[in-house]
Amino acid sequence: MTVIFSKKCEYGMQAILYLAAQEKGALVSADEISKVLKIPREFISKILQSLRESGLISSSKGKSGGFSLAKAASRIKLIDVVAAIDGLDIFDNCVLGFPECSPTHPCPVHETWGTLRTKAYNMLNSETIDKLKEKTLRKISSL
Amino acid sequence: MTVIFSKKCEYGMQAILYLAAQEKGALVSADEISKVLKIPREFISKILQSLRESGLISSSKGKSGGFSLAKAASRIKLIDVVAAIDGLDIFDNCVLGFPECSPTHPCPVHETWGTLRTKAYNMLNSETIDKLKEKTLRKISSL
DNA sequence: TTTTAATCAGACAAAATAATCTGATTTAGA
DNA sequence: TCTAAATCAGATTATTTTGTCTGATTAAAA
Repeated sequence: MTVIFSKKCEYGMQAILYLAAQEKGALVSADEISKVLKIPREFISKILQSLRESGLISSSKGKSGGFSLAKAASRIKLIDVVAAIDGLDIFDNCVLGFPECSPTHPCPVHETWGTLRTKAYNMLNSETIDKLKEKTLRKISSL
Repeated sequence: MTVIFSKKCEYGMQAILYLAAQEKGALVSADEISKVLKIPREFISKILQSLRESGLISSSKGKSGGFSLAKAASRIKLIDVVAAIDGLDIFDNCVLGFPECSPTHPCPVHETWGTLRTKAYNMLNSETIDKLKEKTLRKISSL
């Protein structure tokens, strides 16, 4: 089981961090990403295509083609990837699965979870991916 | 998509909170739980069986049979249900899905997520379900 | 101009999760 | 004793998620 995001989303975040860690404007192939991040080739390929449709990355076809960020790394956050792939529902839904969990009809852990959820959101929304470049490079080099 | 736990686990937590909200020792049928909590009957039935195997609840067969907590509500926590159904892996695994995410090989959000994860664990581990009885009753009455 | 290496599109397959079905067993009460 | 209402066990089905395959298209470089 994944922690909170789908595999697609996890891999999407890894891939966009990888792109952000490259020389600016460099084209990276799905094959390279697959090998470095150890993600099934055809699977990451699909994910990259969907991130392109979402406008977060762009691609160029043909030999020596590949993917790169569609805008400056200083303008992309991890939450953008989550929004594009899994959507933001998990930041609304009840952690115990109760329907219509809200301030007026709270579940038994509503407040506690609410603050945690906000912090999780902030974690993904506060920093842009350029800020994570050094940490990303360090992590990648250990894979 | 579920927030962090599987449907089984969500339903299991709801059901055990429901049992804890009953008169002490009362027997509740799977059918009643299914109706009140709006969970498919055969599905919650299976989940209750697995919670019994885990020793959290006990059952009695035959007419007017049903389920009840296997021990005092003051000795059961939500984390027990998570451990029994989903397991505790999510409190170890990397939120970005990187392999071997650890203090020596941290992912770009390792520290931030680490503290959040601990708080999430505490949320489920700190209070016993008897403490949540009033809140549970209030929530149930709104379903 | 041909080959090669890449994205792209859509169908397909496999695995995991969620939910249902069938029928046996148990037990209280009419 | 019989019936009704419950758990129990195991198989089956459905849905979602994850992953693969096939072949078309594109464009750089030989």
